[in-house]
Amino acid sequence: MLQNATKKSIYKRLPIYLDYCKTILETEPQTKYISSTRIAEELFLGEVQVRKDLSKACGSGRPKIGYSLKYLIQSIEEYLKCRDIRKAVIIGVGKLGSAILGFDELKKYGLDVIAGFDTDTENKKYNKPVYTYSKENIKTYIEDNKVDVVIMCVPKKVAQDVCNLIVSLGIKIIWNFTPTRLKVPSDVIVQNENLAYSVSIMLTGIN
Amino acid sequence: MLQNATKKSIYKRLPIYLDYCKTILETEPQTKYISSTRIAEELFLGEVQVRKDLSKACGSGRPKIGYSLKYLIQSIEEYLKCRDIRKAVIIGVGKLGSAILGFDELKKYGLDVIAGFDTDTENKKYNKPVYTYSKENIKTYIEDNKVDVVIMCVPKKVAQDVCNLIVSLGIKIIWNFTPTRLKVPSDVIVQNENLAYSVSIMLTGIN
DNA sequence: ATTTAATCGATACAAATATATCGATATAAA
DNA sequence: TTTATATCGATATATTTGTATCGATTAAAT
Repeated sequence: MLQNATKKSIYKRLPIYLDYCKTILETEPQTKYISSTRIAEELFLGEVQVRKDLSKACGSGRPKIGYSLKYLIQSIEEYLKCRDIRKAVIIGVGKLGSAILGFDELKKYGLDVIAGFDTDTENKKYNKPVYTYSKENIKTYIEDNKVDVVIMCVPKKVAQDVCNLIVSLGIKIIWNFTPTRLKVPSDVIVQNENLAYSVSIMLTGIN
Repeated sequence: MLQNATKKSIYKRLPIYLDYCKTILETEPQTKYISSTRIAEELFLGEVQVRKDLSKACGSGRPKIGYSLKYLIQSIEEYLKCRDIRKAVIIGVGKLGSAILGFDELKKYGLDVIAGFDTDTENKKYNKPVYTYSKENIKTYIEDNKVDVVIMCVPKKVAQDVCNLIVSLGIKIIWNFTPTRLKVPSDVIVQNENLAYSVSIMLTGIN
């Protein structure tokens, strides 16, 4: 009975619906209602699946009419917890880390990346601050700024050590971009990101 | 009967096994064999699941012994097609695009990102070339360099147009970082990357 | 007022994925 | 040689995920 990271796949699709609905709201201001049928068609999904997802996230739609666009957007955002924005810092501001540091889209989905930490802070000019990596610096910063989430973009070798450090500082949510399975206490959430996995899927031709 | 991107989830785990095995090979040169039990324990997975995955990718192991480490690595690499390296270009060299452009890890998994295209090539200094975005430039480049894969990091608004362009040039594999469902002919593979999805999973606390 | 059509939700079914169980096999220990 | 143990593969079961079907509801058309 080992826990396996079986992710509810509804979370894969809700952000897509959300984005789509927002686009409609912008481009067709006259549209008040939208049907699962239409969403399904335009996003190449099954209509039953869309309906099921929406009913979970947002509740009832109206037959012959569909779902209220504005209410739908609001509901999905609440379901995804996009609205209570959490603050995050990145540890390891290399190429990937710096990209994420500048990727403001994340705020739309509830994550505000406010700073980075690295052993090397030279030559790093961003619109967001990058501080020297040290236990004290991180501790002070996350306390002062109420940081919930740490994004790890450090080299594999030091991943577990850095992880231990931030866990000891009370962090409960980790977005892990290192190709490492981190060992954490059971109350800590680790979201593993794995670009290699995507590459594999793609190149083996299975979609 | 709409097609849905049901990804074989074995491809999520094989890159993890691969990375783990390589680490063992480096750090414990004396280890010749490795068991599914051990892999499962260290990666927090079910032992049956690991065994099943390995038997698909690599064939038989030996009872009481496990799998030959070297042969396992080789087999997984072949299964994942890491060995026949494909060339890719990035279209849209913004923050995310430039990060990927510099992320050499991908080559380990069979993807060699060799250049980028953008409307703005100023202020872009990388170890890899960035060319001006134009149909002619792209066409010539992908023909001359036998490029198989296009990585799309353009703004949402132009995503479908850029997609149409590259499809018209014969590209069959697209790694899509835009938050858009692209409409493509059925013989084109689109791998959608969705950081928002990860954020959602994380922030809703479901792992 | 009645009919038609679009959409809904619920239920049933199918497929994919994960887990548990168990006998077989190979090595090491007694 | 015999026994104990770790590991394997195969089969069966459970869970999750996706799809098809159908009657119910609502609005618009007649």
